[in-house]
Amino acid sequence: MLDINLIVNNPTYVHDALLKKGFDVDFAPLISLYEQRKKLIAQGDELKTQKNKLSASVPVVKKEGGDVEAIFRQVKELNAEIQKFDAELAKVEEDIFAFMSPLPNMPDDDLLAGEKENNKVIKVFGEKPTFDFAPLDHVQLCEKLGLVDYERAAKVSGRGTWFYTDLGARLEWALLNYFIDTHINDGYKFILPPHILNEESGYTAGQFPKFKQDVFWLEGVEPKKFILPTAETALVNYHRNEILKEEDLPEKLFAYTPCYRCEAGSYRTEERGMIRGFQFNKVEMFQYATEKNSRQSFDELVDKACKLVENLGLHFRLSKLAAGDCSHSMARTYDIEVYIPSMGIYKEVSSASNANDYQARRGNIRYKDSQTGKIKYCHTLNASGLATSRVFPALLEQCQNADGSVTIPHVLRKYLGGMEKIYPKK
RNA sequence: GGAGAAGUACCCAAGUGGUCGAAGGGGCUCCCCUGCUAAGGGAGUAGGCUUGUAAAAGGGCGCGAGGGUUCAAAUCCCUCCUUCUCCGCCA
Repeated sequence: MLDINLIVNNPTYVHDALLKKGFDVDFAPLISLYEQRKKLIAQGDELKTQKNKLSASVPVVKKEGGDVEAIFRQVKELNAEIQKFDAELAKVEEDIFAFMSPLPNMPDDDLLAGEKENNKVIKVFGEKPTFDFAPLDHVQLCEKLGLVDYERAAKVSGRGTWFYTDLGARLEWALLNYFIDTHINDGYKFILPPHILNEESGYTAGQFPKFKQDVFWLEGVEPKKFILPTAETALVNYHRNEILKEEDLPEKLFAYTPCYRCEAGSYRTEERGMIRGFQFNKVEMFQYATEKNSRQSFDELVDKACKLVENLGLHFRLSKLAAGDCSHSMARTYDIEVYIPSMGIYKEVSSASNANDYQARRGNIRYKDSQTGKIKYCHTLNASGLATSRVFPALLEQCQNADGSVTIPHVLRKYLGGMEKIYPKK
């Protein structure tokens, strides 16, 4: 949620910022609603003051034997009027909410306008692997090494899903453990959140209303619940409606969850295998920060995500996204994309973002400034660290050998009983 | 799924229609005494929103959430959420 005061006081600034994301918003109706709201509150409060004073005088008047009935009548009349103001106010606030809630976050000032074409690669690690043999793609490798079973998953579940089998499951688990241990070492608090969330949580994350169609809803459950599309949704709601202490910030968390997404109609043949599925595993980093230190938190998250891929020895690039390519709720997003040789393209394995106070406003997440004692909105940040569904194929493809085996990165070997290579099954 | 009970400020807890923003503890802060990892005495300390100022000052909201009754609700009624106890279910 944007700051309505900022919009009212500086509509041009906000307009131009949102334009960088491709939103051309006319704020005139909102400003007029805001003025109406202010007026209605002032008028309503004045009536309530009168009412409260009259009501409070009742016991005194009673004791003195005065005319209590006259007061009752007066208050009743006031109540009728107050009700009118309150109803009108409720309507205006509803309109304000309807106007505000679909608006995306404003991009940071230094971001370029526009979409993907204006993304800027700011770092490249390693280089494209070259093969002196005909390399296989990850679907073939999974098949030959017996790591993943798509066919049976289609039988048991449907398209867009898979079984990790045997060494495949162990490799997946090794990746997750490698991520988890790294974050624990870095002082992040490990969280295993619920996977079934209420609607309010989706709203706070800024994923609703935009992505309501893209998550799985539980049928027949009231109040409505959905299955989380990313651990971020749970983590950003962890402190919803709370006031934190400044000295506890930044608070650094991470969580492991599968991520469940409908991704309706987005399946393409290019995205075979596990590049895109209804369910994938992800370890998510998250920070609650202050305005002062959120930029530092952001850099830390980006750095941590990069290191995870670097230490796997995988070729990747880091891009600073243009405003229009940043997530809806985010003021700033950097993507880490790992190279998939069979596709000849880079695929996202981590997206690091700073929401500034956008999510905090939606979820009413604040902190008390230790100097002034004032209550301020937190800044919230998240970064995948990492999603395995693209790391796994990239690893197989980038680390494959002429004999059909795949070399296991050093950092994973301790989770696989010291195994150095996975060989094709006989 | 059924039957009960409960949700009050940082924590415990009193309060069943009217000067209740809410007794009393604990905690925390400061002072005194004592003097050294004890104890005692005194004082202070309670939300959030909004209007607004240099600072002030004021008003509205507030006792799980949302409705309702009433001139007046922490207190009565309804719905929901959460927690606890008992029963049932449990791949």
